[in-house]
Amino acid sequence: MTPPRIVRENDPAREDRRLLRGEATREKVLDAAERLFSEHGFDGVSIRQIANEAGVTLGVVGFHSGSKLDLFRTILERRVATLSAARRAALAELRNRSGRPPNLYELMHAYVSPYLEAAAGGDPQWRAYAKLIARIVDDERWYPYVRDLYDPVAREYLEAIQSLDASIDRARLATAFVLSVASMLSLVASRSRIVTLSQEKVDEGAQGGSDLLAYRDLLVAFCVGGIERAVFD
Amino acid sequence: MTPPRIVRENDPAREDRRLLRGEATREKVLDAAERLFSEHGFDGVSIRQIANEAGVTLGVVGFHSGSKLDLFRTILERRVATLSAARRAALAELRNRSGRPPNLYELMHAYVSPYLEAAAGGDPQWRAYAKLIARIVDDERWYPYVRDLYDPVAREYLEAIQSLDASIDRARLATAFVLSVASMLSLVASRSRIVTLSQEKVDEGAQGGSDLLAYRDLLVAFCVGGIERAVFD
DNA sequence: GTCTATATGTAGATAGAC
DNA sequence: GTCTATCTACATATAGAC
Repeated sequence: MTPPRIVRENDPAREDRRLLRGEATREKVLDAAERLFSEHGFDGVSIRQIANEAGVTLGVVGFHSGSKLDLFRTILERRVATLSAARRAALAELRNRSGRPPNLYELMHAYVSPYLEAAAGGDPQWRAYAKLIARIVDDERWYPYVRDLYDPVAREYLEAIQSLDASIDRARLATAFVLSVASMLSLVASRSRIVTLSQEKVDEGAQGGSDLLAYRDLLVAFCVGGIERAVFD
Repeated sequence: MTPPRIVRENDPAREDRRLLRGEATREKVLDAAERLFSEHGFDGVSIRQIANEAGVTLGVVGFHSGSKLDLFRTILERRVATLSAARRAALAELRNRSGRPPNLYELMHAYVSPYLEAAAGGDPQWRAYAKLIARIVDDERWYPYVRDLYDPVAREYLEAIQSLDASIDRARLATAFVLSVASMLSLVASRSRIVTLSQEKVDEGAQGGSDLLAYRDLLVAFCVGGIERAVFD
């Protein structure tokens, strides 16, 4: 006579392991999708490729992430809180600093740095995420997402800049700021053209010069000079 | 008895009509593809959509334009000579003008204007072409085409700017110029974010302000200020 | 030059076995 | 939670009739 089998449907450890495994799979899928979308864009990637890259089967992607659009949106949302927090912390640090108030150079440096550092950092997923943003911000199609995710912090910086000089025209400032962001994004998207055009002659094989952070100071200087010239006629 | 049929295999008029009809169809297909690619990108458009938009059948597209990639490349190439000629003419006019040599503002204005005017002009095909360029220039994937098609004129402008001041560092100038181009392209791609961020409060329905040429002076000022600040430490 | 028909592969999405 | 199998639709490309 066999002893009655002990059923432990609510064994918490078992449940945890199950959830953990599910969560790990979910992350694997998101990571794979992040890498692929950042390289080839939304339309350039199939769910099959994502499944393959993640080492899971097709059905698993749908189970964890819903439709392709849901998956894409999830990826955009996943890291935005971290990035926004870094930008807000940089702004707060400038403000809380004793001494003089922040100038335009410092503000733009603070806005640009968290993103550039993510784009150039050691974590390949963050690098992919940064490149993905560079791909979508200019695209009308994704602006509804961008507005929700990135505009709030952008507005905080715009107001910080406006507070430098009450006479600044908001629309001109917003325009110059968006142009600055476009410059920043283009740098993350690709430095190929810069490297090529830096050569005086066409023939020389272009080499080096593709380290992103090496461009930071020049980028910030460009943005500051551009904003000042555009906003103060 | 019937008279011998006159065979006129080389009837020139007939040949001309045939070629003309083929040429017209070819243009219809290119125009349709130009509109669709500019709105949705290379991967976002199918040959079926192009055929449908052009009012021809699927086979016709392949017959006139080869593969999808061939078609894309043809579209990029079709208008580049006109655009480059306009930019070169603007540069030549500045140079041949009596009086003082052109300054940086005038040079950037000359580079930017033909493109912005095409993007804002009355011809919807040129508008589509301009938007298509804005979509591809930042994309590593298409840089081989961009290098062939657009870099030659860009180099002429870079040299014109360098000749303003022999001490200008080429690599810094090339970087700032490419950042300027990115700003220009982002303006053509979309003004949605500018319009939204120009509103102080989030709620107000964004309106107006989307006329491209209205941004020209501000864009050129932004580029000039940016280049000067980035190049002359 | 044009169009129909089709070859061949892949897309996104999901139902149901395990 | 995962995987197989499959549905339906659409992709690119081309061969051959007219």
